[in-house]
Amino acid sequence: MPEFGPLPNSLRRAVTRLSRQLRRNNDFTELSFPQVSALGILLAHGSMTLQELAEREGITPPSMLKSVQRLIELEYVGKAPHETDGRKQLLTITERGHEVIDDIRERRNEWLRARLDALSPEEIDVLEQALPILFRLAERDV
Amino acid sequence: MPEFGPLPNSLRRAVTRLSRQLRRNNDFTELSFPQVSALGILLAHGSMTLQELAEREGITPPSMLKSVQRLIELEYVGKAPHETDGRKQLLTITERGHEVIDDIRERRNEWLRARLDALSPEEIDVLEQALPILFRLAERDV
DNA sequence: ACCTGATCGTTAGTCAGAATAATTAGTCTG
DNA sequence: CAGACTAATTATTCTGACTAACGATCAGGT
Repeated sequence: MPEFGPLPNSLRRAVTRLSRQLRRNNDFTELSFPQVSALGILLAHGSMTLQELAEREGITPPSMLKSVQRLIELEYVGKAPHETDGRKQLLTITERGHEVIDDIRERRNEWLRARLDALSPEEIDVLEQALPILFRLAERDV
Repeated sequence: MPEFGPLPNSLRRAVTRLSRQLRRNNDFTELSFPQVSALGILLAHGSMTLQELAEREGITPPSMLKSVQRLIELEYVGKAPHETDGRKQLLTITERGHEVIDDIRERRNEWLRARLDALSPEEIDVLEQALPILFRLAERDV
């Protein structure tokens, strides 16, 4: 059994703080943090139900619903009944949503990108290596 | 100017999700997430004012105050007037606070540690290299 | 010696983003 | 075809952050 010393605590603190900072610097867009995230998933992975979307983001369906409702209101996302299963609603990113997401992401990332610019290529490399590990740590269940 | 491609978005998503997971798995203690964090800072860095404590955690004084008030109520932290500056109050971790924090951290980290155990030594190494970078990204101002 | 402006802790009020529990509607199975 | 299950939704709550404002204290300049 490996000996991690302070790694769990350090990792926890680093992630907590960075997450706070990212949320704080989210002022550049009309869409909230989780809304952009939801839209991005629909863009990347195509149409899906609310359940699937919530699962991918690692939150509960009611939590996801709030974001989705706003996105539908703005007509960035369309909702249509599932062809064969009347309980399901298929969520699809609209043309308009497609148009705005890149721009929104661009502006939202200004703060983070500025900070990344201050890093050395080696540090960027370390971050890129760390990313898949962080995603694995963040998986639900397992 | 380096070309980061999807790094900002990926980093944002990884950090956001892991942070959510960490908060979710906080059921093992009577203290909330930020309360343990504040106590840990007082343990690691000694007595300080509310201002300093808030600054170290990267949040505003009113936000920090809530945690501190609870910690004082539980007698895990003591408050005493500053010797020369009547406006300031020095916060100090008590014997009792000292006693409980390690145990709390131990239990709270169970979930995270189990996941870290599943990583290879190389992956642990990458994480350890990434930590200081994440902390730097999380700094305020700059 | 005394204003003036800054700082510290604090209170009040607000907001976002998550959760749980319960409701409604549709589907499937035995 | 009745009961169990599943999907979306609603209602409610909680946590953790924020800003604004206030009283007390301090420090510096005239």
